[in-house]
This record gives sequence, structure tokens and C-alpha cells, in this order.
Amino acid sequence: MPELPEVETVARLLAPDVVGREIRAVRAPWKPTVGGSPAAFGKAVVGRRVTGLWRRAKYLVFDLERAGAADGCLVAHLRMSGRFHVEEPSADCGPWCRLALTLDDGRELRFVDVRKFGRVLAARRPEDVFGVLGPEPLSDAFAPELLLEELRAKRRHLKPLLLDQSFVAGLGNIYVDESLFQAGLHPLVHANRVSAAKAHALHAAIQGTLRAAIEREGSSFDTFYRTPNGQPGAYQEQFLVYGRGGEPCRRCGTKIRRLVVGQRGTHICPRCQPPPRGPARPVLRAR
DNA sequence: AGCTACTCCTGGTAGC
DNA sequence: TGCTACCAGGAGTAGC
Repeated sequence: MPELPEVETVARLLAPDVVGREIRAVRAPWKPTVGGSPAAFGKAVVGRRVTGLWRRAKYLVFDLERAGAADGCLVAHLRMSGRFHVEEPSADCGPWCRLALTLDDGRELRFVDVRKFGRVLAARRPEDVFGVLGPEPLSDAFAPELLLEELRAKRRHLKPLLLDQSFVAGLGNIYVDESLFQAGLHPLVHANRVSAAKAHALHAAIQGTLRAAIEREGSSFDTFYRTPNGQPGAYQEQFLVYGRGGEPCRRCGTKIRRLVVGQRGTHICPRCQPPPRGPARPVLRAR
């Protein structure tokens, strides 16, 4: 699924085709993609030029201007299955095209989204669409000391905490599982029980995993995520635990286990990621 | 604060 | 072969 590395890849590969282009027309065959009103969406974007394309968390932001002055933006979230492509209008759109923006070079920026969860919204400012977002995990704002401090302040299980975009922005199911494995931390460990050494290991694991995945242009393991060029990413070849239930751990050979944590499929090596020790206080048996 | 359950969707697949 | 039932999953929301 598109997480930070995939969205970063889309931003990088799509930018040359859209930055500098003016939006001439809009077609939105599935209204919810643009927030319900294609007319209002069209009014906000037609006649605007794209001046920049960047990523924050799992959001893509297209900066817009009109007559040389900044004039709002498009904020897109790919969710499960969204993809952007720039194509000739004559190219087959397929059954899942939810939005098409005609550009001034005659081509179309298309948003294709099988599961219809993705959104492309027009806004005055990106912050109007972003929820509460924690630090970017690859920025200086995400320092090991800060992570340790934030972990100390929380009692939640690590897995749902790391999936929480307000704690750290951009991680999803895949990269959380991979990072926890790399750090040797079980997903059910309570945040405030992570040692300083483990917090540093987790910080390094998150950054290392994300950087490696960006370098490989993300992960593609089903028909969903593709780069704007239509190519799959390659990081799935390096998964250590994600989607490897029943297969041997690459470190110790123990069978990878799949469990469910917070309604999310979760993959661990039971040996490399020992479960947290039972209750903090032994349960007193009634007599 | 933070948990669970539910919602939105549909292609793929397990089971019969 | 063909049918049904269920599953995945990011994020928002409701209820506790």
C-alpha cells in the first residue's frame, strides 16, 4: 500500500510531467474522489498552473497559481489503491479512472483508484486537508532523543502508536512491521517500556527502512502500487517480515508469525522480537 | 487518553 | 466450473 516511500516516489517521478503545466479542464466520473462536487472542484483548479509538487506524510500536494500569484493547492491521498499517470487523452483510461485533469500540453493527469478510497481535494492551504501530523521521520525534527521522550510519554502498544499519523507521519503497516523487526521490538511492547537503546535502534530502523525503500522506488506486491511510469517498486524483495508468515526469518530461521494487532495484519519473528513480559505486577491469586 | 468496532470499497482467493 | 463468503487496509468516526 502506498506509504511514505511510495508517495515520495510518486512525487519525484510525477513532478517533471506536471510542474509548469496549466490545468485546462476537469473530468470527475466518481464524485467522492474530489470531495463531492466536481463543479466546485473544477472552479478551484481550472485555469491554474501547477508550480510545485511535494509530499508531507502520505499526502501529495500540488501548489497552484493563477495569473502569477499563488492560488490554492490540490491535496491528494492515494489511500489503498490510488495511482497517478500522465497520458495522452487517446490512451485507454480503464474502468477505474476517478479523475482526469487536462493539461496545457494536451495530455491528461489521471487518478486511477480501484477501491475508491483515494481523494484529490482542492484547498486554500494544505493544512486545511492534513489531519494532525507528527514529525516527518526523515527530517531533523525526528531525532532519536525526541522519539525516546515521546515514547516515554505514551503507554500504547508500539504498533498502533507508530501507525498513528499524529505520532510520526508517513508510516503504514508495511514499514512499521519492518522497522519493529529491525529494532528487535515486539509490536505489543508498551511505548513507555522501551529502553533508550531500543528507542535509538527503532529510530535507526525507521529511517533506514524508509531510505532503502525510497531508493527502490517503494514496494509493489500486488496489482496496486505502481510508479507513475507504470513500473513496480522493488523493495518488496527485501521484506524481512511483512507478508512472510510461515517463511523462515532471514536472521535466525524461525518461522515468521502473522498475528492481528489493532485489526491490522502484523508480522513478527517470535525469536528476534520477544513478546513483552507479562503484567508488570504479578496477578495475586485470590484464596 | 486510548481502546474497539465500524465504515468506505472491490479484486482476489479460499472453500465448497 | 461456478458460486459465495470473506479478507486487506488508511484514516476518520462513534461509543465506551
